Amino acid sequence: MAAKPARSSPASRPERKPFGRNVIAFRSPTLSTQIVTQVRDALFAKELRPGDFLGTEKDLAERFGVSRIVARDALRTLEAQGIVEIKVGSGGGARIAKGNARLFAEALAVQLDLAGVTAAEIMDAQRAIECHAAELAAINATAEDHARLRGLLADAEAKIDDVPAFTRSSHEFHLAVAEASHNRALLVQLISLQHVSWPSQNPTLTPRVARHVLDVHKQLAALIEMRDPAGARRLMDDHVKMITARRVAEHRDKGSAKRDCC
Amino acid sequence: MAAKPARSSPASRPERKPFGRNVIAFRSPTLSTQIVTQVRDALFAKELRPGDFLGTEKDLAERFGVSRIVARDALRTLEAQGIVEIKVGSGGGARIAKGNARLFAEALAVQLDLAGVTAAEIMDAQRAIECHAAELAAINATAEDHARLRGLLADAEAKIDDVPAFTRSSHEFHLAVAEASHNRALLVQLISLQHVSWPSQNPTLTPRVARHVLDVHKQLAALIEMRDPAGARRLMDDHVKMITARRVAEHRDKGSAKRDCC
DNA sequence: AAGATATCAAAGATGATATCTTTCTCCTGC
DNA sequence: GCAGGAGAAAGATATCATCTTTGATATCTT
Repeated sequence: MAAKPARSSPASRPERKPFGRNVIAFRSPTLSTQIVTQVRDALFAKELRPGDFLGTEKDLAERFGVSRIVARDALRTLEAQGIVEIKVGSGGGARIAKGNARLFAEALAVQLDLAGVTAAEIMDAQRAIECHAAELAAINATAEDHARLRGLLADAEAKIDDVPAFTRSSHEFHLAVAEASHNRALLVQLISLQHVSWPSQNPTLTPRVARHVLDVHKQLAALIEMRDPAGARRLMDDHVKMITARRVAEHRDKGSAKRDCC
Repeated sequence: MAAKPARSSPASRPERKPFGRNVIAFRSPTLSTQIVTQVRDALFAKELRPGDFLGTEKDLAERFGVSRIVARDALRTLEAQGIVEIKVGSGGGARIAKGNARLFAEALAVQLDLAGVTAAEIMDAQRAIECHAAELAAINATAEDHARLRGLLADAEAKIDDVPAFTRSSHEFHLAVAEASHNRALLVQLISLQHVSWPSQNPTLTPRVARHVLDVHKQLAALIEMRDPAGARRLMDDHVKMITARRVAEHRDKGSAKRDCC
């Protein structure tokens, strides 16, 4: 399929890169999937970069020689995959998106849900990620990371009697540890798993548990600052195991409250 | 799932923010995103399960009181997110999909690419996943898993001189180890990361390296059969570190061939 | 003759196009 | 600053094309 040049834009738009590569359509002979494939491949081939202007619906339709609906279908798919962002209004249109971990997290949540993965499995995977992140954080964390962790600890301490706020702060602390690992792949995966595993309410969080959690977090931050990777990993391992036990118990209770089996 | 009967009388737009906070509104609440949200929420609420029939485009359009275009937009998005599968023809329509790890893997690949995550980061995350998977495999693997691993080892041995085939077989072995862990969350994440990290060609795979890889795989399978979690983890750790070194070197070479920085 | 199989045509569903109105944004001209 | 115009997506409607299932018919086999 040939991309038509279709020079219709007034001013010079150097962003208009034609996707010359003829890529084997996956197995779907629909026009919209061909467009999706071409754009995604152009992205992987670095012909397109985040922020690049892709064009309006009409532009794409003309460029690929298809109707506006087909371009629209392609944009819907690209948007759902987080590849493009679409703005309405004058000067709007489709642009290559910046990374959006949230979209990805939802994709993982959907897949895990569809596959019927249990809470125990998720927490176990999370443990693998978080332990590694803690270890790396003890190696790679910068002074800013240390400050960030200390700040979050102070924040949590102030909110220790407010269960929802403490839960959020705690959540942030775990994410901050992952960020301190300076490995974005780990971070993205943790975000995804937390999106599935982290409860909005935290029914078993008693003041006593909260105090214990905070103490562990403080120890963890200290180990990271002391650059003790093995210690940080070990502590995180125990910590996540404890969280897992509580989470699995909650899940079982919730399940048995609604229906018998789980 | 509530269908909104309100056919769009242009003047009347009653609710502009019907969504709570835990639901993530993608953009301005377009009709199609509302449908997407409802379907996804129904999925999470277990009102919809894989295989359930969702309806045809026309069905959805009537049920939600919108035009076919809107229903189509929603289905495009749901399809891209792997939530539904769409078949054409009589008896066709949209059904809730079974889990599809490939879609998810592509989503991760896109996100990591957009975020500019380096090969080293990806391999490091992969190491965390694979080490944990190896450990769990040594605990949870069944006799079938053991047989599967042995079969793949024999397969790889037969193909040791055929670089692409050996690479594929090797790839399968790693996946089989993750499957033997019986943790689908780990498996899905590994699939995603491999989708990004595993090269189609394997330029640095010399016969000598292949032999070494096969030996390590054999040792690993043995440790899993012997139910030695710590040993399996340690071996996998070393193994992935070796792979990482090669992969990062390849990436650097490829990068410097095209452009200076990376 | 009963059952299995092959073939063909109709129905149903998506794929795709064209054209239109509406609504939302940005930008420009006061 | 503010109102209005222009650009662009959102949405609606109608229509045709293409693909697939499905059911009916016909033929072959037992």
